[in-house]
Amino acid sequence: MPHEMPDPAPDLTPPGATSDAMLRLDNQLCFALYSASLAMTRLYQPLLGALGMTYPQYLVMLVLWEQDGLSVSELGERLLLNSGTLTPLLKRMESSGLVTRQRDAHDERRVHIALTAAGREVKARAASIPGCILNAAQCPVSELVALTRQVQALRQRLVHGGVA
Amino acid sequence: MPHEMPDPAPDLTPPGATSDAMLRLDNQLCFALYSASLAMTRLYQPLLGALGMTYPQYLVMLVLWEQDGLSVSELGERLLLNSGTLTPLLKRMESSGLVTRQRDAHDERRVHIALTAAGREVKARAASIPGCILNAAQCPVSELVALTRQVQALRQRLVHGGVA
DNA sequence: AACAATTAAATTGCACACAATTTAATTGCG
DNA sequence: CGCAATTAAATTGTGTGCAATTTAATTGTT
Repeated sequence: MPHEMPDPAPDLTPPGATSDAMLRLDNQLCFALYSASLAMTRLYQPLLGALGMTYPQYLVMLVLWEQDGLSVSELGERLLLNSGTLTPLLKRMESSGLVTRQRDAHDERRVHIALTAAGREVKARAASIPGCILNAAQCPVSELVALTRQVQALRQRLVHGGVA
Repeated sequence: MPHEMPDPAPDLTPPGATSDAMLRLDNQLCFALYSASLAMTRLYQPLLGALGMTYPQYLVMLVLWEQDGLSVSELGERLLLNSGTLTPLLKRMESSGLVTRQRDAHDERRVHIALTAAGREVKARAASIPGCILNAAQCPVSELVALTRQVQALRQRLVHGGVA
């Protein structure tokens, strides 16, 4: 067995890094994203609960508030979620009165999702949420903007590319 | 209705930003994290499936490979997951032969999770995974290191702080 | 027109996440 | 010692995520 360096720095492993260092939890970008995303969801939960929606439902609302009347697959493209996730989620949103689901008259395969009056009205009540989250993040907005762009760019490379 | 600016720049909304701009999906750090984390999970899935584990199970293994023999709550502290998530997950890992679950002799409330021989041996086969992911991310390692640290710092602020 | 190929949702089955509650064990305090 | 308070897991119930399959509608080709 070769004489290895004692894993000096706690970082994400340069080219010649040991396998041990690469498997360290603190060095894993994947875990940072995973745990930060869950922490973010937990932060939203009480705010969204007061508006009668869950966090993934809120993401659907963000899309519809920008552009109302999309099909399930169009929503899926924007949110990167498939029908197995969206179909039951949208049915719950229909039950709770946020959206309507209507078959397309010209293409019966498609289902149009549209905001109800209640769904449109919730937007005003949700307007304060981004500020709450911004406040909880407790750091300069410019940093959050930069971080958002970096994470978006990473996602872009992960979604395409693949494991090759 | 006031005469609003037409949302000039697609960014994360400076102090005086419109509520509309703040609710735009592309401006939401939360969605960037959420979708990037899911994309990451999808990338790991085929690699981990070949080793007989899921992505959250892999995170448990990362912890145990560093330090074997932790209680459920200690695992929960490292992974930021609660017993409602971990208990069934660990039972599945026990069924598939990766770990053992043993009540603590001195404190019967505690359950010790330890790697099986098979669980320890999988580490060698998992050694190639970080490289695959690194490859899929297709960007300089130094950037990934920096991004990891930033996301970790954000998570830290989110976990504490709260919505206040 | 007929029919294979394609497309869009829905369904199925499995595995997370987590709030809230429950059960059981331990600790602390008078 | 005795018992309330605390702690650790497990359980319950709801809501995602997603691969794989199914169902139904549409398109393309002959």
